[in-house]
Amino acid sequence: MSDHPTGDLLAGLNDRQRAAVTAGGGPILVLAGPGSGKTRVLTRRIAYLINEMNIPARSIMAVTFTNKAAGEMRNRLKSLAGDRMRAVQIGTFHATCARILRIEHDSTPYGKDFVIYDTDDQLNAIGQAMSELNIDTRKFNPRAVLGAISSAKNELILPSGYVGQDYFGEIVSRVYPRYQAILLDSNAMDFDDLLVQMVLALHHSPVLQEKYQRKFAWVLVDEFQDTNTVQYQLVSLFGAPQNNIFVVGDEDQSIYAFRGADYRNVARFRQDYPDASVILLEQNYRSTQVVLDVANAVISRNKHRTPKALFTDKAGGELITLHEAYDDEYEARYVMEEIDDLRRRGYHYSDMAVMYRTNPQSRALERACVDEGIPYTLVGGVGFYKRREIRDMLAYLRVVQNPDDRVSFARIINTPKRGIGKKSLESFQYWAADAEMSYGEALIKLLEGADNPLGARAAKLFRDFAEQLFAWRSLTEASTLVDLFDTISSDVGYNLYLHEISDNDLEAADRMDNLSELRGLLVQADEDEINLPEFLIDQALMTDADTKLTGEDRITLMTLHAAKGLEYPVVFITGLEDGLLPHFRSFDEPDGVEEERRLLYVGITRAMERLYLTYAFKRTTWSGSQAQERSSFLYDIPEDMTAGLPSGLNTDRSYQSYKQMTTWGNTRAAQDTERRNATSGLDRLRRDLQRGSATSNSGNKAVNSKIIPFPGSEPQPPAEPQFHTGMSVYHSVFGAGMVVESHVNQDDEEVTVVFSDKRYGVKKLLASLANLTVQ
DNA sequence: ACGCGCATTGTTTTT
DNA sequence: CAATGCGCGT
Repeated sequence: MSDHPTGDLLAGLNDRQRAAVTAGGGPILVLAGPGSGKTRVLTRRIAYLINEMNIPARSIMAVTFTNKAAGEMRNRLKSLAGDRMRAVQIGTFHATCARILRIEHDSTPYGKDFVIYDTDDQLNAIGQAMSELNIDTRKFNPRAVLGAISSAKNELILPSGYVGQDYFGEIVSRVYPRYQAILLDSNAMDFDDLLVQMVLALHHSPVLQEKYQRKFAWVLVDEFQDTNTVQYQLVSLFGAPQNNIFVVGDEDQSIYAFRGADYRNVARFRQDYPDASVILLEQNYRSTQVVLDVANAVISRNKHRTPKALFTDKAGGELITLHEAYDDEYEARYVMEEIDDLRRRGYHYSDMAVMYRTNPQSRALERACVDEGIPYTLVGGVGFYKRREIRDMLAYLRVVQNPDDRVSFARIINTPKRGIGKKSLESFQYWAADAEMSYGEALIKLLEGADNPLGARAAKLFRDFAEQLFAWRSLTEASTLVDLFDTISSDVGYNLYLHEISDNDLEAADRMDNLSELRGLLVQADEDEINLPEFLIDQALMTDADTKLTGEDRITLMTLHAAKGLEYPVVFITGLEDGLLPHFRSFDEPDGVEEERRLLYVGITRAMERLYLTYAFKRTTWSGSQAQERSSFLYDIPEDMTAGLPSGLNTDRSYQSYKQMTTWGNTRAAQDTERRNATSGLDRLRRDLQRGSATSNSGNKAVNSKIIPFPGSEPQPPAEPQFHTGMSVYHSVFGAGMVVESHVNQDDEEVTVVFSDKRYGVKKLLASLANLTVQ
């Protein structure tokens, strides 16, 4: 092998990375810590296979975790290997399987133009199944039932093989087959089916299996720690018999257990492929030593893990900043102010990202961005594809492609109103079921004038609809997608309908905007010569989390999950509160909190230079606003890694004292109240903070049993403050204000003042420097 | 069949 | 505090 042309591909790689890139065939496991260049290794290896080992690009299958990651890999590959890489199959497991299944549908029970059901569609189908079985959906939550079915599928348990362990399981075992039958009747697969059907097809057809094993002689998998049983099975199946399987992962970054991912698949791989080479990538090229230390301090508390020795050249670094805010609004404001400040100091907006555990947390952040005039991109969230108008029009397109799609059919049969109500749809459904016809077949029978149980009026309405539908279908042959879209929209009077269902013009305009955005996607598809089935598959698999990050100078808001694989010079992780991160839903899951800790670890390790961890004293949730406990994870962070405000005390929290004071009229009353309410969570927290130790707990035994001083705060010596809560003071710059809190800190006095001038708000000042005068 | 209004009820994370 | 969902009245 001449090393001359390989120079480029191997340039800048360390020994281990190079070993991974240039390794020959056979199973290879790359254990790659965060920032160790695993994506780089993966792409370079693919380029190396093509350029140096003369592997045909079409023989390579690369599996990424998101569509976005696939897109990025494709781009990077293009610059490394040029057009030769086009034939590489790059995509998520789901996208890859969808693509193959469409070609090979003969090896499945499904037709060529199957549609893909997303979670909402699934719930609808579950609802249909449960109502057919007379199971009360109030007694048994369809979501829970769906969850159980999905887990079963991820474990490759088929409807026939499902055994309910308890009463609920018994219910599931009845719904599962019915649900699956509805999907089959609808010629629809859910996300899980894409994987399960692929495995089944490969199992059932040796010919197919051999074909694809030969075709994809080289299999590469990113984020291997997040594979589930079906996916592991797929990797094995596609990889056999040569087992040129190259998997990259990091057990510490496994954050998808909720969808069946099992980091133990990494260990399993070593067992199943005992001859596998194992390559460790431990040098981190991303973060400063401080960030790595913090990350390591957090993750090392997990019991089930193999310790790793990550190291970086970037010694030292900025200490991380902890910040306690009064509530979510102040937290957001603090973040934005800090972002503004950093920007003035030379960072770009696009260097900074704000992360959080749950999607609704983005609201306050978005508001703050708008208020502060900070441009932002929101990744994921309650997005585009959930909008009613989008789902409606997509449902039309889906029914055009596949009239058997019962979920979409039910959605649009009376949207906009065409006089076909619940009753009529029901008898249509029973008729079709009795005669063992799919919906599409039933419509044809209706047009042919077959006997039916529908009333004369309803029958006519259905026939009218059928005629329209088949007219649209004939359009798909000759015309563009946009034409089809426009025709449907005008035939059914959708724009008019949109105005009817909108409360006001603004909402209507918003919905129209969404529709034109969808229309834009169709225009694009026409340009790219993508046909309807391809378009619909792309739509189904493209999620809101795949929001493309434009080159614009904006900050990014996203969940910790969405942040996986990304990096930013500055990272804010917000909402470090007990119950939020770790999320309370994880408390009763086995190893749930460990996964939450991994999630925080993923977040921390996104940071290159600066890291902020924030939490709020009080947070608004759906049932009003609630006092929060600090995240137990914060106690894992070594004191000497943190800087910024001494975290025992700061401005925003003092605002609370101020609020309480104003509520109760005067200081004395407030203090009395405080004493009376001394057991409330709020005051307990405040007391803890003042004492500088965390004696309150959240029921988290680990923390409770070992009381660790809160980072950065020392027990305060008794002191004689010069300023007292309630005093009116004057500052030469900030003007008049009121002291809300004061205490002696080492050898100076820290005074917290609420200034009347809103521009200054709450500030913490050092008495010796601030030149405050008592009024 | 449809529209309105009240009640309920649920929110982790994503392909 | 949504958003959905149901029941009632028309």
